[in-house]
Amino acid sequence: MDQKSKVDVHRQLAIFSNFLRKRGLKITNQRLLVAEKIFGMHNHFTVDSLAEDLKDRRQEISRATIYRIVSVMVEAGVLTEHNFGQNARYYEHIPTQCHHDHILCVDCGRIEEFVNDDIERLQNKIAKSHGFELQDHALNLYGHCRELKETGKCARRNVNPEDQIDLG
Amino acid sequence: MDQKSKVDVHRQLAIFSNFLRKRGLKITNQRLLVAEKIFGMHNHFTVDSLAEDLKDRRQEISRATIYRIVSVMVEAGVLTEHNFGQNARYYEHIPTQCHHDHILCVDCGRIEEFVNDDIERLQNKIAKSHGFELQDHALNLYGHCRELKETGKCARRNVNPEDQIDLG
DNA sequence: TTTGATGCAAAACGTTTGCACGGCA
DNA sequence: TGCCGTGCAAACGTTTTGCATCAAA
Repeated sequence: MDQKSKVDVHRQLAIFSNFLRKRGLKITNQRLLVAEKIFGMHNHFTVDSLAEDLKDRRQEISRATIYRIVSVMVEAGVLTEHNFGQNARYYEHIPTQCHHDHILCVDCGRIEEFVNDDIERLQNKIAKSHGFELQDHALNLYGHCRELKETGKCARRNVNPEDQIDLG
Repeated sequence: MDQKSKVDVHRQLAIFSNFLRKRGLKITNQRLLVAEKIFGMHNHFTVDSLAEDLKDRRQEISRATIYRIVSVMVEAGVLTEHNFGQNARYYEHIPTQCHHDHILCVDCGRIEEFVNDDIERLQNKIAKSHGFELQDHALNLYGHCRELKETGKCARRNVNPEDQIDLG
């Protein structure tokens, strides 16, 4: 991690700690460790993969606790939850980019991000025309990325299945 | 159900039966009952709510079987699966409208449908720019519908929880 | 000291599966 | 008759929860 990232992580930890304090929640070792790990990541993860990543710590953190911490972080607004169509929920650390949507490869599980202001505007228009006050949205595109077509194979089979998307 | 709908249901049953025959799958009572029920519905449902709806039949159909039939119907292309962000998968009978997206009320669970060609076009453009060959997409808008604001209350609390969306 | 957080194990939930039986082709 | 579909119950994977213990405030 470069110097700038470290500073970012600390700033985000401070924001999260503040949230905990304001809500009368305790600032525990587990909460700080989980939050630090997440703030240092810039990819999508599941509770399961996060638990694996946290195994290198001196004392392992239980899954029940990770589930509880993750949901506090979602409430705090520093984490978003995604339903990409599989069994497990995916999470993503927010600060990377304020808002974006996802495009997923059905072959290799690759997840890329995009922003499109025109679509955002159209969504607002549609909501209004249905008499809805828009709160949130999820836009996921599913397709085949270049890799399989160009190289004849892709990551799907060679990678730890826990790190990937299975769109079956 | 009006006369036209009944004809539609029969036409769709014929299409589904054809699919079964072509694939060497058997045309069983359970498959016909489940398909008929689904073809007669024009809303979104879960396997659970479907099982409840089928309880008024002479002999109840087991959930395992319903799961199996539903997945055959998805393969047959007469049913689509949605992930609206809750635990259970939602299904929807296709013929209603060829393709559409959804807008969901976070208060009462109402689900409305929309189509927007501009968004479809933009999605294709985005996929292309990422080097993806677009296969499918999911666009869900979440917001507050008029009901709660205008009447001060909404369906959420008065309805069988199994029939609704819980975006909690 | 008080209260909330943690870890464990068990429960809960939606979904899938192995197997013996039954019904379609 | 042969083989696939069904129903049951058990297994499954993810998530939640009850409870005793532990640690932050």
